[in-house]
Order: sequence, then structure tokens, then C-alpha cells
Amino acid sequence: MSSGLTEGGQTESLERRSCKQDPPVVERRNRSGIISEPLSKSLKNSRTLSQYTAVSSATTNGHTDNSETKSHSAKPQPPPQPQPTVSTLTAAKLDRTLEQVLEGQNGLLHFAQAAALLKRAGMEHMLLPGGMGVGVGGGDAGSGASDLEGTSVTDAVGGPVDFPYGVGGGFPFNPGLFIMTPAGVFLADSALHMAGLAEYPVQSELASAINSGKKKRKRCGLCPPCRRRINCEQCSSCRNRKTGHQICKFRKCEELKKKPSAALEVMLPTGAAFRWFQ
DNA sequence: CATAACGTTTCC
DNA sequence: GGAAACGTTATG
Repeated sequence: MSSGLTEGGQTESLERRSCKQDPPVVERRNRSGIISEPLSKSLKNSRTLSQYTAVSSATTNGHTDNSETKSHSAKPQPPPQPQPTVSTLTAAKLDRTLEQVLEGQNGLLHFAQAAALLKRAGMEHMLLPGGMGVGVGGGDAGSGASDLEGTSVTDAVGGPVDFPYGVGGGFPFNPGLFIMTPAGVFLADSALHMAGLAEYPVQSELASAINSGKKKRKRCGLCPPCRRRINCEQCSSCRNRKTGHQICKFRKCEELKKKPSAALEVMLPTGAAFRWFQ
């Protein structure tokens, strides 16, 4: 093996370039091989790198130029599904926007976004204390939405107030609606059900991970190492894979390198982190 | 059941 | 303190 293999730095640049298109990264070789689809289901579900970048660039620049994404290139409104009623209409919209958020956040529903989502779904009452004692149980779920098409999450989230929720007296949301994890804050299963967003696999996986309390953390999927899709084959982890049980050092998620407690925070709309515990 | 990978312990 | 080894969990 000396032809196809690239070394750390090389692969790095290689991948950087592949970010633009990233299609033909042939990462098979599973089984005994090394290169394998890097991520767990959630990450698999959540599109390929190219799509990440496509989405994010589209989000930030408002323009897409991708071959892979051309399926919905000129169409901001992909789903050809008829929307009979107002409620379904809302659901459909949420559906779409959720996807966008998920793509941007690697499946994580930012707290504020989740809140906005619920609001838009007409579930604001759920956000109020005393609403209902929703438990954190379930395990399946949904996803989030943020209307990147110009609607209103930004209003709710990026509004004039940094963190409008809980001003003046605490945390106005029913805690049971949200699941706090080292990876972020998510909507609880029941909340998602109520919002009609329960069948999003990503959320479900997260939920299952969350339920178990302090289970293994998962790769963020967004950091450079996570984006890396091939093992270097040369680091100690690669060489000692049999005994080391470790992912290639160049692919080790940045988040996982940190102490779990360090990640136990919520990103506020402003980008500041909100700590649940100290 | 096999494989991948995170977390913890052990070793240097 | 960092690396390696091992235990364990997650996933297909």
C-alpha cells in the first residue's frame, strides 16, 4: 500500500480540496480495512461533507454551487407534497427547515432553535413552566427547524435579546422538554411528538445516547478531524487498531478530546455558551 | 457476532 | 503527562 495512501498532511489538504466536491472519496475498505465510513448513524444520516459545506455556504452566502446539491439547486421548495391543511402546512415547513438546521448543526438542535421551533409549531405553552411534566424518555424523535428561508427563527433566536428565555426570573421552559447533554441541548421525545416532529432519526439516536446518562459521547461530525474520512494508517492508533481500539489520531474529534464537562454547555444565539452546571 | 470507537486504566 | 492497552458500548 503505497499508492493510494496519503499521509496526514497530505490527506489534510486533499480533503480540504475535496470539501468543494467531495464526491468520489472512496472510503470503502471496511472490515479488516481501515477506511470506513467514519460516523455513526446520525452522521451518516446527516449528509456528506459536501452537503454540509454546501448548506453552510448557502446559508451564509446565499448561494450554492454544487454538483451534488443541484438536485435542489434552483428550488428552495423541494418537497412536492401537497399541503392540505394549515397544520400540515406548518408541519411541512418545519420539516424542511428542520432539515436545514440539522444539516448545519450536525443534527443537534440548538436550544434556542428548538424553542423557536416549538413556538412556531404552536407549542409555546410547552415552554412554560407548569405546562406538562414531560419526561425525558423516549428515544426517538425529531429535529429542529430554523427558517433559513428568511422567516423567523432569526427573530426568535437572533433577536435583540441575547437569551430572551428566562429573563427575569429563571428558566421559563419546562425542563422536561429539553435534554441536556455534553453534546448540546435537544428537544425531548415527547416535545417532539407534540410538535409532530417525532420521526427524525437523528434526534432519536441522540435521545438514546442521552437517555443512558453518561454514555459514550459521539463525534461532533463537524470539526476537521471528524470531517476527515480516511485513516492515516501511520499513527499509533491506526497501527495498533487491534489493540488500541482507537480511531486514527487525525480523525479524533476535537470535542471528544475535551473534557466532557467542558462541553456541557449550550450555545446561545449570540454564540456565547450557556453553562448548565459549573 | 464482528467491528469501530469512547472511556478508563496502566505504563513509561 | 502522554501513549498504549484494555474494557465496554454502539452499531450493522
